[in-house]
Amino acid sequence: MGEERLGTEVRREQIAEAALALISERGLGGLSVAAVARRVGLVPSAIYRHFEGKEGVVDAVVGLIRDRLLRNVREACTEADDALDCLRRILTRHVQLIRNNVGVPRVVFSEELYASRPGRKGEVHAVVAGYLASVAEVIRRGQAAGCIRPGLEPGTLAVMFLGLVQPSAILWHLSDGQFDVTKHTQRAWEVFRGAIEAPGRPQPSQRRESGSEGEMS
Amino acid sequence: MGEERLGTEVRREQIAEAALALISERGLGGLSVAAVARRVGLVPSAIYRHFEGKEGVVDAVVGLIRDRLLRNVREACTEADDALDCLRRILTRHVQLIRNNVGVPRVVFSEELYASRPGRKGEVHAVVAGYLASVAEVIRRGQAAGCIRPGLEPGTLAVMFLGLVQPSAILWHLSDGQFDVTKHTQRAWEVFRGAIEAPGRPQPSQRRESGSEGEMS
DNA sequence: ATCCGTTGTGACGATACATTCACATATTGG
DNA sequence: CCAATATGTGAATGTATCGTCACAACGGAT
Repeated sequence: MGEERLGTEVRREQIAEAALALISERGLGGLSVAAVARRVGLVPSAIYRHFEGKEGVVDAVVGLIRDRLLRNVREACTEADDALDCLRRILTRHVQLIRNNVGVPRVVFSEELYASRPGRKGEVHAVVAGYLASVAEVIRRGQAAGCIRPGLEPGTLAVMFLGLVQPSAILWHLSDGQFDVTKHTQRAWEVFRGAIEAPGRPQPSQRRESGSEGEMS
Repeated sequence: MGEERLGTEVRREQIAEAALALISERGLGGLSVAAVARRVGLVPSAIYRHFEGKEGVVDAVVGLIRDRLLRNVREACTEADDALDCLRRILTRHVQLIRNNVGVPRVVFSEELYASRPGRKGEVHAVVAGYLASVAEVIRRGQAAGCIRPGLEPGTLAVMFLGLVQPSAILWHLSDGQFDVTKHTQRAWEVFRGAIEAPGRPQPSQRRESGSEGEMS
């Protein structure tokens, strides 16, 4: 059809992204080499020029997810010095990521992807653990700087932080976009911040550009 | 094989439970009528004596999930008067439910189940919304009783409450049971409680049997 | 210009699965 | 006891999908 010849590196990226998009739109069951091929404008057998097979494609999807998750944290951290500000930015990005790719939680929760290739579960676990470790590191930094209450396990807070996004994602997905993720995230963040912010000490750094600063009813 | 003749009501229950268990163990892709049949000790075609087809089985699974979720809230609420105590109990039960049935979040997040039968998404949404409404009602009750801070949207808190469980479930699942869900839930609950508990007023009801009461490092 | 590796195509086989049907056997009511 | 119904079985059909293979066309290196 298109028969537009491209390098295998480009194709591999296209294929991985197409696969993640398909998982997001139709679920894991909608991920077939045929569907992936159609989405990239190829014929099914052409996929095997760039990947060993379906498993290889899935591996690439996992890699894609890892890259995007970690990029979020990295970029958010370079944008802000204050730990709380940094967390806030990670949160926003994370919500955006999940909104655009419901496939991410689906891959993480999946078992069929793990059953077909042992070891993959460990890889995904490492991805999530790495993400949590980064968040925990930000929190630790905040505690050292005095803007986050000490005496709270950074690991626990990191997991809770993750929990700020997940249910929103579910509701947004189930309600076909009706649920206002942005508004909920703002409110939930305020509550969470209230729980972890160091008391008394209105943190030394400037609070610019934060948006909703007041209480919300 | 077994050829043990049973009433269709019993079979329907057995089949629904087998299906949910299969989803929990092998993912949605592992849900085939053949697998379900094998697990109940039947031959594939026998399933059609009790259900219209695979879709019917999935419907029964959704019903099963709804029943179990709502039963949790109902039972927890009859066990405690204090709203916070009640929430605590719902949390514990919910964690237990997810631990025993990873299939629950998987069904909720799935899209393939929704694509195959339009309307199912709405049903699942209603289930989750109903669950959240129940939790929000408990929170509202707590606010009226003065043990939960007013000025916090009950709906927001209910969604956050759901977020206390979800990431734990993921980690527990990914780590093959290494992650200590119970411990994390306790700690997360303490943080959450600190965020929503009415200040100053050490709530009127007695705080018996609560476990870790003090700070945690 | 030509040769060879790379990328893409179409046909094909193998496997798994959902569903149907004809048949067998247990249970129950008359 | 007998018929009717409910439940279970095994074979068979149709479809979707993964993967392979032989062949074609494009592109760069010699």
